[in-house]
Amino acid sequence: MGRSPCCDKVGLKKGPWTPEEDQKLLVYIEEHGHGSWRALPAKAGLQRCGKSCRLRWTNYLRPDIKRGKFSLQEEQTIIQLHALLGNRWSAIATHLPKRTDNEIKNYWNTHLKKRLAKMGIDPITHKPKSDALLSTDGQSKNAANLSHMAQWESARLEAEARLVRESKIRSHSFQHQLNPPGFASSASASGSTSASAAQLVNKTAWNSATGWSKSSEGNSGVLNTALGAAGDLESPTSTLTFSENAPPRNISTGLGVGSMPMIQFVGTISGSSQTGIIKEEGEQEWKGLGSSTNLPDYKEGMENSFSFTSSLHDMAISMEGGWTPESLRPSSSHVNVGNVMEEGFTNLLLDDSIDRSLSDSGKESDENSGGSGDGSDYYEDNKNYWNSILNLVNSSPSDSPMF
DNA sequence: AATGAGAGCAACCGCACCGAA
DNA sequence: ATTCGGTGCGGTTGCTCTCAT
Repeated sequence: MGRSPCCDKVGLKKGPWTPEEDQKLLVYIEEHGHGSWRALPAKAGLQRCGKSCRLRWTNYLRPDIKRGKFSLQEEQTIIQLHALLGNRWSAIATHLPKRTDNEIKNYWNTHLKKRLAKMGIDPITHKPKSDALLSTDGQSKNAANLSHMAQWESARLEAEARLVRESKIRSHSFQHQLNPPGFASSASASGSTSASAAQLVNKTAWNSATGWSKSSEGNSGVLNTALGAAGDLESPTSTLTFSENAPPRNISTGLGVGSMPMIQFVGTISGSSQTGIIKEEGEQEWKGLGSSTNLPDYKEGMENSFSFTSSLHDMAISMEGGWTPESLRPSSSHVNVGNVMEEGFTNLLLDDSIDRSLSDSGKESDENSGGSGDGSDYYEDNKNYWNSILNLVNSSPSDSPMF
């Protein structure tokens, strides 16, 4: 009954990997590829379980992973995606290039989760703990809507996540074609909905880029928004349909059938090495365009540049298309989400700098803090930081076209 | 200076699940 | 329908670091 163990545990080594083992694994995979993980240890001369080899490779040895301190943007992304997806680390990792799901999970458990808890925010629901006691009709409805839509997006992202990696190669070449310097937005879909969506995305991305440029003076993020006709980036999840009680949602509404908006942030990580693991020292810096249009191939692109598709921002567009029933969409939703997205993101970044500089207890001079942490309003600033996140998430279902 | 407790962190393990054969 | 290889995730372990005593 059940599966046979992945390998014979007897005589196999456990525990930390030695440099020699790492070297063996690296050399073997570089020469032969991993092939069957089960058969790999014997072929590579390792006294390890195949799974252990796989984990070691995927979480540590793989050349296209980055280690070290998480950036502001990465923290934001983790928090926001966690609010939507929960502990779906692989899906979250899809949006954090070069970070492994395991690393994100660890970072969440050791840092972000505790910070949320400290602020009296439930790290699971991302709501203030006191809110759990509130259950007015409206709030229940919102909660239900959020849950429902989060589930939908979760499913969508899960499916999308699988394709992102595969499409990265294509997206790099696609981006090469679409990517003139500076902001470029090409919305193939017609209609005001799409237009406003594109504007929203641009605004959102602008604030994100602003956040980055804040942490790397003189550097600018580059946004490429590709809507509609991005055939290669087409997400098959566009064709998902609701089941059970889920309200019918035509994801193609206003977006063009079978198309998903994709946003790509492109930059480079200063100090990144050509090969091997990128170990950051202190805060990473996001540089501008640089190599964004100069990606000879996938491998080099992964090593030298930063590029990802943001489904969180996807949501900003796709959700606008037609979440029904109409009662979920106040008329002022566009304005609201704009404010939330713009002010929210900006404030998050600002407040996070304060948060960081103080949470680090001055142990290191975080250039991002800009000496802003006078400490007098630390608690309130900190609270604003998380409240902004909560607003962003909690206001989404009924107050914004994000959902 | 020595030491012990607690926190932080990296990595592994077990289990469940999925898709392909 | 079953088996197998691979993946994702929660939980756990053990080492290192920090800080108070």
